[in-house]
Amino acid sequence: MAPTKRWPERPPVMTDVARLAGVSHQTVSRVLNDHPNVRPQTRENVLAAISQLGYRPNAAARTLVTRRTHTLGVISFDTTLYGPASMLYGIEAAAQDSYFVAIASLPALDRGSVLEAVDRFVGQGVEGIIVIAPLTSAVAALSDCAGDVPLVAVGCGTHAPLTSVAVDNAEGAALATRYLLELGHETVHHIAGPRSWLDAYERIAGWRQALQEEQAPEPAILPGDWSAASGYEIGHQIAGEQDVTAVLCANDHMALGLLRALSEHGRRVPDDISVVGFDDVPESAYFLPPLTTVRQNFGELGRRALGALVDMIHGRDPAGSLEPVAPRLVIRSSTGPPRS
Amino acid sequence: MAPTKRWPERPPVMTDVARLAGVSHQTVSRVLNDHPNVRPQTRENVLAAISQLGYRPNAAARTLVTRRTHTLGVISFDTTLYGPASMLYGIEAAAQDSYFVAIASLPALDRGSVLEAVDRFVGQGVEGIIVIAPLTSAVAALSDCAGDVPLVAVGCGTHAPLTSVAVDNAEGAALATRYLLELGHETVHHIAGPRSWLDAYERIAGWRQALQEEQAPEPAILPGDWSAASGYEIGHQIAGEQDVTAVLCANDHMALGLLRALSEHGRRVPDDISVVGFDDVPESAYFLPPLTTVRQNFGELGRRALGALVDMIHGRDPAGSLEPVAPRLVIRSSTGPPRS
DNA sequence: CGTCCGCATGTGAGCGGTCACAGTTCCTCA
DNA sequence: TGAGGAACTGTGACCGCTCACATGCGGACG
Repeated sequence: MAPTKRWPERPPVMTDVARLAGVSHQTVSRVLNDHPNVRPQTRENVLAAISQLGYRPNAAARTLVTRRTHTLGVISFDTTLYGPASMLYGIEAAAQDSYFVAIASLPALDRGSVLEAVDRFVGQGVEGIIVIAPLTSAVAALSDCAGDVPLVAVGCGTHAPLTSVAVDNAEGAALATRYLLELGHETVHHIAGPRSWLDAYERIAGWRQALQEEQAPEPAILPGDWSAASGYEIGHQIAGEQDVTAVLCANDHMALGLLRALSEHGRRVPDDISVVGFDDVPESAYFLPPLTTVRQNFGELGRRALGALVDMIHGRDPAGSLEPVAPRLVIRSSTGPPRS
Repeated sequence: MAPTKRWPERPPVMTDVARLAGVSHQTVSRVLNDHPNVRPQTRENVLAAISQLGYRPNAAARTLVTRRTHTLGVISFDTTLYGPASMLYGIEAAAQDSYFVAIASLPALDRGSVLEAVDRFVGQGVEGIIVIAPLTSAVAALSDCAGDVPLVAVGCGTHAPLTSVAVDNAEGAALATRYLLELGHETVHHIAGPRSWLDAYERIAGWRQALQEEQAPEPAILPGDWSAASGYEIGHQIAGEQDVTAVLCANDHMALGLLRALSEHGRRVPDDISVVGFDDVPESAYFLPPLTTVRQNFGELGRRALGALVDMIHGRDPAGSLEPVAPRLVIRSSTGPPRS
């Protein structure tokens, strides 16, 4: 009786199952991995032993030899925001039955934090990483460690030298701008997001291009910071300017703030001013008035990011999943022709 | 020249480092784990060898022998919603430097899905699980597998036989109800969430109790489903009823829908009707009018859940982290005394 | 009737770390 | 000067699994 066995309750291992089923550990392994060439009767015996013992294979041991962790890492900025949260959801939903998804939400997207997060994940042995990194600073940092591990950036435009999927922001902004111009507005003002965000940058570009194509004058950009508060403040500034008849906001929250400011100044939407948002958060249909906005399919974006990553993990070319997701203009009651 | 070595590029292992540093693998291990009794010079040699080789310890191998994965699982319903997303964020932020956080978002919280998710995580070897499970159905399922692995439920009230942390929903609802009553309203109507959600249930209870304490009549509950759409529909129904002067909504989104419906019917807020929300989503300060609401500190909730879980993992009594998080009434402009 | 092949199963060697224990070396102090 | 101990380092077993290979068995075939 060597006192080899530790107590209490060492969980059963493969050998225990093998002993109970009267076979070798290897046969148990074969059953577990659905190998052919196991007699049905044997398989059943093994299965019975497994459930009798409540045996669960040890993931670490398996990983050690197969070198597969079945784990993906998702690095994100603020997962509280609607966009990142939706992408995360899409990714997780799509990954569910082939991978575990580990997350890291960073308080800031500076070079150091991003690299540290990547490093942490690599150390843990993730098979791939998805970075929800809308900031230009992050893109730069990422380019360095690419190659170290399969990595896909999402919502980063296509500027980067790294694999990335994105919504076609420029097209979305252009869509909205053209729509307003076609309604008869002289021009369209733009409350933009911070320039350090690629999305903000691209939306500006799309807006500007649409303006140029229609030969409309290009007013100065109104710089917001994504928050409703910034939209509200800018709203106060422009409420008095009679030549502002149409505003494209770079996201729905700023539009909400704008709506409130305009209402406080007695300027009616859409009679006096038309307002368009971006994102189509679920609540925007219930703003006052319901918001015309550019819908982004975040879930689809997440799904494509995962698809591309899985391609890379298996050494395939992810090109197929990479084309930008098309945005769609959702017309509600916050837009209309200018009064004039 | 035995062709033992596989190519391409087998990553360096501890023995490689040991060889380069001229020590044994055990000494390398000691350096890695900050053991005392390693000569400074030796330590430096090892460290140099590590960085020269770009060596990273293999997590699976370590896990295999230490039986620690440093991984936590978070199971959640819809991580797109503000509440769950915030909790997740709080949990992750607090866990960051001691654990990896894996997530599983379920499309439904039925018994089967929950148990399956738990099982998946246990199979992967997580050291503990946090379930963001606001539905009563989930609580029941969870009670079964408790004991199998350290598990904390969050946002489940305290009804369950399992360890859980929660916001004091009843107190929040009572707070809002009493406030409206004190303003002079005869009674307070309540747009509730689905009864299957514990939060909805508890908010109803708090509202009802406050009503009883002040001996106010108790109107029929208006059944919503958390969505702005449901608030909007109910708004249409009650807009015509002159005796409705104050409404407590079980969340901010339904309040938003209600606000829009009332506005469409020409009923002014707060002059004709006072409206209170629940949650204090970031946008609620920019609703029209800005919404009086009950703030929940989701981040704190997540942090406490993690604290309790870590206590359990280490065999400590988590009692300390368990007391409900106090909600706070945030008064804005959607409430006022009745016109009478 | 012996050979060969395919199925079913067993054997032993790792995977890359940590742990327990067994040496070393070197310094202290009688 | 030598015993004793602390500081430092090395050795081998083992964690629980999969892989490559060896083996036993039965039937098809010439």
